Amino acid sequence: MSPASRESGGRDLRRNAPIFAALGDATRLKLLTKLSRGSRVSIARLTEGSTLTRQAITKHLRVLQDAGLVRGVRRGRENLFELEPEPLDEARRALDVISRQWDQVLARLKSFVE
Amino acid sequence: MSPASRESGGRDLRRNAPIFAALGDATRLKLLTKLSRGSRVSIARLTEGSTLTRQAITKHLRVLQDAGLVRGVRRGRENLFELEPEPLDEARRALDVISRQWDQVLARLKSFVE
DNA sequence: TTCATATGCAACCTCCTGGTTGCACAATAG
DNA sequence: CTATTGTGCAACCAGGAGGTTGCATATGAA
Repeated sequence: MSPASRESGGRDLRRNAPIFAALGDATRLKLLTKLSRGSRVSIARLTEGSTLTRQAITKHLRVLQDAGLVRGVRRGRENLFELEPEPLDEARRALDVISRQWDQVLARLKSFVE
Repeated sequence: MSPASRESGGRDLRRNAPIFAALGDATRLKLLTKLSRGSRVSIARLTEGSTLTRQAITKHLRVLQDAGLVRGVRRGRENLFELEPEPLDEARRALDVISRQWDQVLARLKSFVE
């Protein structure tokens, strides 16, 4: 068994806190869905249609980037952002860890009741 | 198709922001793993072994409860907390939505390169 | 060159979050 | 009854998050 999963199972889950925190904002989720269409999008275009300032959007993108969910590549005068697949998969796996234990608990409970 | 999934796919994702926000804290993730063992645990016992105050733990539990991830039931003088399975599953499904689109994008990209 | 576009940086503001302390109160234990 | 245990509530505090504005700068277009 790997060291991470041996130690009470909580450590590798706790590692994902920054990712979840980055996901815990409606504006940022909106940005992610815009980016999930696949093309690289500039900050200006990501700001279009939002009530927020370009600077606000920039800050949100920074948060997403620090969490590793997104990456910005420079092209000419614009900064194009694209999704970064791996961390999200990891977060999903982390949720799997809890809900799997959860399921076991429920199954145990159910068999106890029946 | 449901109304939620029809509207640009982003709305039902954005609904999960509070859940992700609740998950975005190391202390709360630790609490969740403690609770994922299945038994109902009192605030006092959840506080044991932590460097934080009971009040701090209480506040975190409140956040988890407001996000619907946890539920407190009163027994005598103590407040026992237990997990609430459904919202977490929903959050996981929400992540699935992004990463599935993501995968499609990557697949498209790959087939384009090859 | 000259103008417009896309961004970056920094200062500033307000409000929420995470944490503490102190006190009051209900429920058990002896 | 009295002491102890488990909570709840409120006030308070420091720091960070989200947002704005103003200005500087690089690139592209004409």
